[in-house]
Amino acid sequence: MAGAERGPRERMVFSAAQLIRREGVGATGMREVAAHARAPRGSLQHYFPDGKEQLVNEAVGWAGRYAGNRVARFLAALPEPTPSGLFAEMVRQWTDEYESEGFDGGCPVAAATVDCARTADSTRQAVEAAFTRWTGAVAGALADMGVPEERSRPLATLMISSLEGAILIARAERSVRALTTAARELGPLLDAAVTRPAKGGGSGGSVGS
Amino acid sequence: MAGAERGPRERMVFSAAQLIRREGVGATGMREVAAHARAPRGSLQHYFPDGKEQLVNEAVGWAGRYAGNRVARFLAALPEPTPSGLFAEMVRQWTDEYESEGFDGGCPVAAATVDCARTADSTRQAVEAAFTRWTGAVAGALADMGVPEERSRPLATLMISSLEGAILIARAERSVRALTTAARELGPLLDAAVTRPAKGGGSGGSVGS
DNA sequence: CGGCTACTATGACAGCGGTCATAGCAGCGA
DNA sequence: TCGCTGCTATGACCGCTGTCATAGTAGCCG
Repeated sequence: MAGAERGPRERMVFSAAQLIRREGVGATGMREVAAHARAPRGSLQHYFPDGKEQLVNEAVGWAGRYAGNRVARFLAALPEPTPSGLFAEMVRQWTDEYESEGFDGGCPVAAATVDCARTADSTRQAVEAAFTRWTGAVAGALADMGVPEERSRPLATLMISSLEGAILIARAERSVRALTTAARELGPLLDAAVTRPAKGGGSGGSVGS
Repeated sequence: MAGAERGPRERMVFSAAQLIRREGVGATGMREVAAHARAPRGSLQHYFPDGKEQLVNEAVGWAGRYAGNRVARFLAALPEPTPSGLFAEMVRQWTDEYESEGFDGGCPVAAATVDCARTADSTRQAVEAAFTRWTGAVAGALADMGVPEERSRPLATLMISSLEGAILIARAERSVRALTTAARELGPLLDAAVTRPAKGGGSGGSVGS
């Protein structure tokens, strides 16, 4: 999740995602975003002429792409890919963060949903697109592992649902219990959905950026 | 979820929960809560001398009790209680609402988590208590159905995680797909955890208010 | 140099939010 | 009637936020 040193615009989008996932959309100010990104305040209205809504939407889009791309990396890290192994990696990203950096952060997509789904329809659409992209990546991975097509999308949705909910509970309890529980209880169900042998070799798949 | 006509204090707590679940905590104003509850604005500082934080905490507590008590009603509504049947009822509460009233509302506990978990620790504790109460009610119900003790709490956590996450996705997609998917995919896993015959008769159990 | 474009720098503004201060009122016991 | 208590009624304050207006700078082309 390193933000690297891209242009100021990209840094602001990245910083917006970071702040939103900690404080929520409403409590994240534009001046705060600029300061966090070490970007000049004047650049806000230059790069995001449509204001906060545009910035939030781009932050959500960034998070969706990030989550989707991350799936391919998880697959590459697994010796032999299995659905439960993928889900365990998805969960582990969060347990690692919580154990090393505390329970301050959540999912920016979830935050945008809670704060804007009713009010700002463009943001709701951005959230929908983010979930779609993420789900598509996971479903593609499942299909590559031999999960039948008609089950891969539902199971991907279930994985993401459980993960998002477990993140909420983990933050509330300041404990990774809900996350590890989800991984442990859901794993067998996911592996049981594999009917054909996995296609292809080690890496790659239908997931790309 | 009928609010009945209790005292003004209770109405304000109820209205706070309603507004929070729609707009989020940050976007919900105190004047707005009073107006929604048709309660005098002056009563705010009288009943909630600790300000917004107290009101939010009580709204979260109310939601936790509501969700917990609801479990017993779901059980009573089932001809013969099964874990999958209980989960289906929990999901159905949301699909019913979304199909009849639109996708404006979410879970107030989730909203409080996203908006306050990092900033207001008392609210975080209220959220934790709400999840604990809800989980306890579901776990108790599972145990009564014959799920072994060491599995009932993890499975209850998984059910609530999946439900919360599916609620987020449903709002984003303006579709109940994620909710029905969770119920369908998780049902068999839950029923498979039953090892002993259910104890007791039709209603009742270890869940109370 | 002029002129143009990309970006930055401030200051102001209008609105809203939670909170406080103060005062009013109704009821009731003595 | 007095005084006390529970509740209501307003108005003001201060801080913050998103946004706009305006002006400035840097670089590049001709």
